[in-house]
Amino acid sequence: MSNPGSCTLQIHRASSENFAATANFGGTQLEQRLGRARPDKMPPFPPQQGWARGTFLPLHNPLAGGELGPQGEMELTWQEILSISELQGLEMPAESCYDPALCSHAQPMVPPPSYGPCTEMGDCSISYSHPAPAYERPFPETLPGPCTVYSYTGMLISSSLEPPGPAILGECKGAPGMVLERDLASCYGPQGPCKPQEDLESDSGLSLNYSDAESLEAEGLERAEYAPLYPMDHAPPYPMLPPVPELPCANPPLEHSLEKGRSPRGELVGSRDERRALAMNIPFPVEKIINLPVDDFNELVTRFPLSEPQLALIRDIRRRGKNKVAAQNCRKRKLETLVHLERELEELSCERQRLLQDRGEFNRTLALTKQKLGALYHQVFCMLRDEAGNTYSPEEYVLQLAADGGVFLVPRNNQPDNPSD
DNA sequence: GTCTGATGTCATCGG
DNA sequence: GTCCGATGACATCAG
Repeated sequence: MSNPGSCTLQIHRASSENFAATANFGGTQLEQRLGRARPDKMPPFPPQQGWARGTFLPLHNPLAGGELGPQGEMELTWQEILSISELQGLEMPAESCYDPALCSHAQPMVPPPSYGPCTEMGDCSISYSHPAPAYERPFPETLPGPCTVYSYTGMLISSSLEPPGPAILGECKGAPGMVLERDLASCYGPQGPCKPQEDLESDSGLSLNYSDAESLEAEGLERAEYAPLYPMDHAPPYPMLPPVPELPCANPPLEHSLEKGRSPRGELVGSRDERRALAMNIPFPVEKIINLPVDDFNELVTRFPLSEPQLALIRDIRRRGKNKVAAQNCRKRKLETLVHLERELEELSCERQRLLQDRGEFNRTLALTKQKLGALYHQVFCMLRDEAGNTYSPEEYVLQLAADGGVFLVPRNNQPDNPSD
């Protein structure tokens, strides 16, 4: 007889192991994923945008002793502005903001040759401290309220997440960061930022790919001509935290923080949604937006006076985050189902082989038993004699086994229908 | 350049 | 009708 235990089950583990290594679940992995910056994985810009492509220029932090060149500042500014500009569902004009003339609500612009530090930055606790860049860049003449407003967002981001603001800014809370945040804020009017026409992806009005800041980082696009196009005259509608004091920055140059989406300490910069939330001044972390239960989430949302664009972004972030986890779980289940079915197939195949072997064994045993029974039958039949000592004819008589074990010789024409009776 | 796996996202469906 | 999870389909990217 075959041994079922000898059947080797060949379980296809490759896919499941691979999955286990790649499909992460739970908050930690989700955070890792959310925090993963993939600047080199973003799709290229649509050619119609006509953005000049340049090389990725090193960025330097002036407070760290380096020099934040114009390109470096542009990188910073663009990184955030594009994460803003990709937001959809914002009540913004459909025209592309790449044409300054289309941003009619923008504050008067300083002519390009006058590009330099914002003149109103002097009112801010954090000032634009490095020298004016040598290149030209239009900048709004008038600025909104205190720039401390724009320092708040980074403070609000959960401590459990990467602090996007400082990370993006090379963890320097000094002038470059403030300039960036002011630039970001300047991108919003009451209807939100001007938005490229190409950004029409999310069903709730969020752009997903083209203008992602990570792709900009990766491709080193020149951004200065777009960054200052948004007006800078509206503060977020919710209370702001005190301004972030200007601190000397002893961190590595920003080029390190932007390269490969990592901070100078090698930490992952916030995810795209985190940067969106940062740019939109969402006063709570993406982690909470995604992971909070419905009731807690609703309570959290109602706790802050959020604008419609902010609510749309929050709902989109939550939906995408939930769906991301759901997709991961779905794929995990699919792989587990596949592995289970493969294992079941192997087991059933082995069972079939075992049953076939059993059947062969049984057939051989049956044939042997029949052969032995026939021989025994013939032997017994031949030993029987009638009163005259003659043998019985096999054509006329048969031997039958009674229920009590007795053997009877009966004529064939007297055989009962059921021999066992 | 092509192929493949991983991943994110969207659309859709069903509970 | 709305919400939300599940899942197929698609796009993108990396190796």
